[in-house]
Amino acid sequence: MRLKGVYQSLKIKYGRQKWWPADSRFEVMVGAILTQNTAWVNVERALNNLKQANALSAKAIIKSNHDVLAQWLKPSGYFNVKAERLKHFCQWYLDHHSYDGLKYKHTAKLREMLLSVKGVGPETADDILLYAFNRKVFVVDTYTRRLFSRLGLVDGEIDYESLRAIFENELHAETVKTFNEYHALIVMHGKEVCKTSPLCDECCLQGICKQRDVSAAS
DNA sequence: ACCCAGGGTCATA
DNA sequence: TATGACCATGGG
Repeated sequence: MRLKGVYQSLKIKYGRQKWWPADSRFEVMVGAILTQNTAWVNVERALNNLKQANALSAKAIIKSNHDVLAQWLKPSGYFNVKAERLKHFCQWYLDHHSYDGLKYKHTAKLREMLLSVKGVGPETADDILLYAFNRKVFVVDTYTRRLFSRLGLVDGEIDYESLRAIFENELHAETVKTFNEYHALIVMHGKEVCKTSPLCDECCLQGICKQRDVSAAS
């Protein structure tokens, strides 16, 4: 395993990332739900709709009409599903007295609580833990699995928790800031390079990133 | 016209 | 437990 080395390569190539792009912790949480299987540019439109309607708060979302909320969310896709998910999340959030009511909970407990919210799965929970609560949790996404299976460092079919454990064990000595940057760099790399260059023949990891992953290159 | 994007839930076997 | 169907917009 050479996870730190990959991090260094990505950091040299792309520099410091500024994640999570948001004006508040709550906006991070909403964005984490809206970005499920959705391009970020579309999420920004939905977030802007909420801002313009003065509805980017848990209370406003809770009391908004479903169809109205869905209209605001429309650009981010799955708007009916996401309207429900946002309401579930906001209800949970208010029930636990918002950020100040949650910030002292242990990470494992907080993660368990987040996963109990309907519509919040592992990646969304970890986005929220890392980027809103500043916890040292490694966010695994499709880019992560694809890149590291291509690098020959993990099995492409590895499940979420196992892959997260690999990262967190190997990077246990690193800081929250590194976890923050690392995931952002993986996404940047996935969007800018590997997407258009499946065999990584132009990528910054050339020399490391050989085409060992046949399935992902087809 | 097709594929995919910073996933997750639910029904079925 | 493990697949498959489903959700839905916008950009390439």
